[in-house]
Order: sequence, then C-alpha cells, then structure tokens
Amino acid sequence: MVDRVPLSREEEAVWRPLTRIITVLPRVLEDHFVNETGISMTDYTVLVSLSEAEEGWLRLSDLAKATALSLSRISRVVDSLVKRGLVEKVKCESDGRAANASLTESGRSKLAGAYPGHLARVRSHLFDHLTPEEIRGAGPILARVAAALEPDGAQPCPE
Amino acid sequence: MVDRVPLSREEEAVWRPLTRIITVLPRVLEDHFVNETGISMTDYTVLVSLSEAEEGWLRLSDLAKATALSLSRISRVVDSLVKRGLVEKVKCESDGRAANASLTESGRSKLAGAYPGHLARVRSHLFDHLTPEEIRGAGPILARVAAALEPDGAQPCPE
DNA sequence: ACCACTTGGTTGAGGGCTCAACAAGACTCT
DNA sequence: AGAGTCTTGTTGAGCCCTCAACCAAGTGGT
Repeated sequence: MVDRVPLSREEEAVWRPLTRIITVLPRVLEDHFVNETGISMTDYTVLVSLSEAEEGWLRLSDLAKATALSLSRISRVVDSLVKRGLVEKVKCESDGRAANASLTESGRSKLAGAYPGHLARVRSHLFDHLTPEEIRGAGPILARVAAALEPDGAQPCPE
Repeated sequence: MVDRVPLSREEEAVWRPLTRIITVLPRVLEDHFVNETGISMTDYTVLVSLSEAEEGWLRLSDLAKATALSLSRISRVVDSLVKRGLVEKVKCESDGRAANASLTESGRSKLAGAYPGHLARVRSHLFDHLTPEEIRGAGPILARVAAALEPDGAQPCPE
C-alpha cells in the first residue's frame, strides 16, 4: 500500500533543507577530522562510545549498535584503531567468541585533542544559527524522530 | 582558535539524536530504493533534480551542485543512468566542454514509480512523528541551517 | 554426549564516494 | 594568432561501508 499524496508545502519546507543537512553536514565535519586530527569521524565516534561506556569497555557488537555501523565495519575499524595504538582489544574471558574494546591512554588523549575542534565545528555550523529557544524546543522533537528510527521497535530510547 | 566549552545539556539533547538521524535515516531510505525500485537514492536525487530543472536539462556541474555530489561522482552516475536508459546526455552546442543531462521518457516514469514509495518512507520515518505545528516551525529553522552549510558563503561561516 | 541452532566476529567481494591528475575546450591579453 | 589560464568533464587510485559467506564458541533438546 502506497501513499500517493505528495508532501504539503510545509513538509516540503522541512524535507528539502533536511536532506541537504543530512548530506552536507557529515562531510563538513569529516573534513575537519581528516585535516586536523588524523582520525576519521567514524574513528571519533568509536572513541566517544568507548569513553562513555559504563565499565570502560564495550563488546564489538554493542559498539556496532552504539555507532550504527555494521559489525563488519566495526571489526575493521577497531583493528585499525588497535594498530594505531588508540584502542585495546581483549578476548572476553567468559565468552570465547566475544571481544571487548577499550581506550588506551593514547586513545583517550587523542579523543581529548579532537573533541574541542569538533565541537567548534558543530557550533559554527549548527548551534550558532539557532536561538536558545529553538535549541530547547528541538531536543525532544529530534529525540522522538531518532527513537522511531531505532530498529528494535519505537522504544523511547532514554539517553 | 578553538572553543573549549562543552555542549550544554540542551545542545547535547539536540546533537545526539541529530547525529543518529543523520546516519540512520539515509540508510533506511536507501534500503527502500535498492529493494523496491532498482535505483539508488543518488540516482533518485539526480532524476528529481533533472525533473525540476527549468529547461528540462542541467549541465553536469550544475547537477553536481544541486545534488551536493562531486562532479566526478555525477559524471559516473549520469553515465550509469544513460546506460540504463533513464537519462540522456547531450554535448552542449555552445560550449564544447559542457554536457547537458535530461530525463528520458523512461527516466520520467521510473521517477514517477519511485516517488510515492519514497514519500511513504519519509512520512513513516519522519512526518508521522511530528505535529503539524512542529513541521511548520521546523521549516524556517532547517532552511537557515542548510543555508549556512552552503559553500558559497550565504553566511559569514568563519573558517 | 551429540546434533541442531544461535551468537560474535572476521573476511572477501563489490558498490559509493572523493581527491588528484588529466584532456580538451574556451577566454584573455598582447 | 599564440601563450597562459580557467573551466568542464573523465578517469585511476583508494578509502568507507555493507552484504554474504564463513569459522568458532555457546546453548538447548534428546
């Protein structure tokens, strides 16, 4: 069953700029990473996820979920980060199949070095163009949309 | 000069879901295309741009701008669309370097066939989770952010 | 204990995308 | 007209990503 009604003018006015943002913004941020930090946006996301992990480490499959990357990709990205000394991979004691990844000291400081510049870009490209009220208002709306995109049903996905 | 202040709670509440949306939504939409229409999201974007062109055709370099893809990519995508009979590429009369792309009849009907299903996804993943007021409110805000991302500096965009 | 099934991770193949290098047409200045 | 420069598009190299096939380890029923 397919919807044949086109977008309304208001929907169009949301969808057009949103597609633009979705395509352009990641590229802009990626540029910063490769040019100034030596890690990719994906690397960064992995490092952030690990730094925020409750216990200091994350199973590869959980890392995949956290970053919305395929397990296949995570496997390679983590290997690459290990090779660069930013992450450590340890076979899980209790489950011979699993592996846990955690930040090395070097990874932690690489993250600390990349973080401020990244935030500056996020500000200059996004938040500098929004009023405080808009920012406040947008959070819950975006959270709702993001939650609906999560595969395991439309869970509220508390952050 | 780098900003060392972390994101505020409100900014965080915007940025987290937004990154999620930016990474997940395109994938979800892409899946629809490959599974049900035989064209990619990129193909679709190109077809849409052509269908909306004033004169019915677009220079490749303008097509690149319209789609936010590299000229290199556009060159190959258009070739592939030509090969599949959806687009026609004609050398420009007045400028021997340039080429103009336009939809074929087959391309136009492919687009017509893909459009409703795509819209249905956009609705089910986005607009169904927004109130009419939210949609009305979001348009101008997103337009502002998108405009700031355009390279030709519609905005001061300090680099 | 055994066999089927599930789960976690790795790897090969292949498409999408960009950058850099290039060819060729057009423009400018003398 | 000719040299230098800019613009348009193409192509090769190479990264990023996913899917499918695979192996190895755990789980459950008999």
